[in-house]
Amino acid sequence: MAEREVDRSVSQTVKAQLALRDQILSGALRPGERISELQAVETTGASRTPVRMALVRLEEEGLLEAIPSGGFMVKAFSERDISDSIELRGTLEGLAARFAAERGVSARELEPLKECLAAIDELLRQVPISVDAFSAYVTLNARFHALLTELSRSPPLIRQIDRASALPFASPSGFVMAQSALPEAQQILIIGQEHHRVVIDAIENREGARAEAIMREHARLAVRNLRLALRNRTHLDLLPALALIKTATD
Amino acid sequence: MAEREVDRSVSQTVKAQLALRDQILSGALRPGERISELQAVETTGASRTPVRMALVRLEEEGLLEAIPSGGFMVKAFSERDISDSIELRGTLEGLAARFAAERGVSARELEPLKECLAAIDELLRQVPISVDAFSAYVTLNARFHALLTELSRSPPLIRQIDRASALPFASPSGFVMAQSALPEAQQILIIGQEHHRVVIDAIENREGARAEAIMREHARLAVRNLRLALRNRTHLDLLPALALIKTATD
DNA sequence: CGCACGGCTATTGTATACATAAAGCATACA
DNA sequence: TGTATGCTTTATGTATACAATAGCCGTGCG
Repeated sequence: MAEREVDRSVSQTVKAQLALRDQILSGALRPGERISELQAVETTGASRTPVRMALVRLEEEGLLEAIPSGGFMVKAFSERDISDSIELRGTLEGLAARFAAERGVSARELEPLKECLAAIDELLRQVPISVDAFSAYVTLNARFHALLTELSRSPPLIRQIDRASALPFASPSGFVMAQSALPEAQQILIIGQEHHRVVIDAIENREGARAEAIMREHARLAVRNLRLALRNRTHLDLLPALALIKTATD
Repeated sequence: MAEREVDRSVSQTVKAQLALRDQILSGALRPGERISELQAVETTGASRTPVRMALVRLEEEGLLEAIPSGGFMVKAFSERDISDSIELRGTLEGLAARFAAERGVSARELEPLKECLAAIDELLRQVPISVDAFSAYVTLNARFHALLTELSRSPPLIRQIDRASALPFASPSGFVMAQSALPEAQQILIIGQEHHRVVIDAIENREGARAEAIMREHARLAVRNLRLALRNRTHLDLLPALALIKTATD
C-alpha cells in the first residue's frame, strides 16, 4: 500500500525504473541473467513501453549491460571494480574541490557547508554512536558531498559526479551503514569528518592542490571501509548491492 | 543514397539516434528549443517508439536536456562548460595513466601504444603538415587515447572516460581539425606528441604521479586550442558542434 | 554416440492507436 | 488596455498489436 502512493503523479517509466532498481539491488534479479521484459511488466505493473525506457536508463546508470543480441542483463562487479568506482568519484570530487578553491567561493556560499559540518560534529559528540546517529550521518554526509560538488559551479562536472555516484556502492555514503558494525567505526567517522573540515579550510584559503588531495584521500577512506566490511564477513548483509558483487569463489 | 545502406541490419533506434545527433551537431536543431517528436519521426524515418528511445540516449549522452513538463531540448554550452569538460576528461585520463603505471603494464601491452606513437612521429616528420596529415593525426590520436585508457584495465574508469569523451568538443581529437588553421598548429601537435611520449615513459617506469600529471597537462593543451580557435574567428566553422556554443553576445 | 540442421517457440524491436496533460489562443472582464 | 480564465489544439506518455529474429529443442544423419 505504500507502493500505491506513487501510482498517481509519477510516470510509469519512473515507477518501473525504481521497481527494477530495487529488484536488481536486492538480488531478486541475478547478475548475468537476461532480464525478461514480460516478467518485468508483471512485477512493475507498467506496460512494455515504459519498462523498456526504464531498462535503457538503468543501463546508462551502470546497473545493466546490453546484450548484443538484444535485451539487457544485470551487471556484476568485482571488488576491484567497486574500489575503482569509489576512487573515480573521489578524483572527480577532488576536481570539484579544486575548482571551488581556485575560482573562489564567497563566505555566503560556504555557509551551508559549514552548517552541515557543524551538524555532523554535533552528531559525533555522543559516544558511542547510536545506530540512529549513523543513519543521520548518512543523510548529512550525502548533503555535504552534494553541496561541495555544487561549489565547483561547473555543470558538466556536477553531472559527471552525479553519474559516478549513482552506483550505490560508489556513492559517498555507500559504506557508512556497513561500517557501523565495525569496531573501527567511530574512528573512521571522526577521520572522515576531519577531511570535511580540511577541505572547507583549503577552499577558504584558495589552496586548490590541498582541497583536491584531501578529497581523494577521503575516497580512499571509503575504499578502506569496503575492504574492512568485505573481510569482516559477519555483517556482510549491510553492504549495499551485495548481490552484484562477484566473489573470487564464484 | 549513402543513407540507405544502413537501412537494413541497423536498428531504427540507432538510425534515429545517429540522424538526430547529426541534426543537433549541425545546428539544424537549435539549442533551447523543444524537439518535436513528430518532426523527428518525419526527418529520421523511424516511428515514435525508436525516436523516443534515441532521445533518451541522447540525453544521457549529454546533448539533450529533459524538459520538466515533458520532452527534450538541445543543450547549450558555454565556453567554460567546454573547457571544464575537457579538463574533466584529462583528469580521468590522468587517473587511467596512473592506474596503468601503478599496477604495471607488460611490454607486450605497451607495444600497440608505441606503434601508435611511432606512426604519429612519422606523420609529424613532414613539414609543413598537410591537411591529410591532420586528418590522419585525428585518427591516430583517438587511437592513442583509447589504447591508453584501456591500459588502466578498469572497466568502470574506461566507461566513464568514454562517456566523458562522447561530447564532440570534449573528445581527445575534438579540436585538432579546428587548430589546423592556426599558425601555431604544428608546434601544438609536436608538444602534444611529446606528452604522448612522456606518458608512455612514465608508465614504463611505473611513475604514477608523472603519468597522471602529463595527461592533465595534455588536456590543458586542448583547452588552449579551444581558446585559440574561438579567438581566431576566421576558421570558427572548423569547430565541432559550433551551433551548441553559446557566446556572450547571445 | 555426437554433431548438425530444421522447425518451433518465445522474446525483442517497431509501429500505431489512445488518453492525458500542457501550451497557446481567444474572449471576457476589470 | 492588460490580465485572467476557459477552451481548443497539439504534444507527450502509455498500452497494445504485429513482425522479425534469436534461442531452443528434437530429430536425423554421420
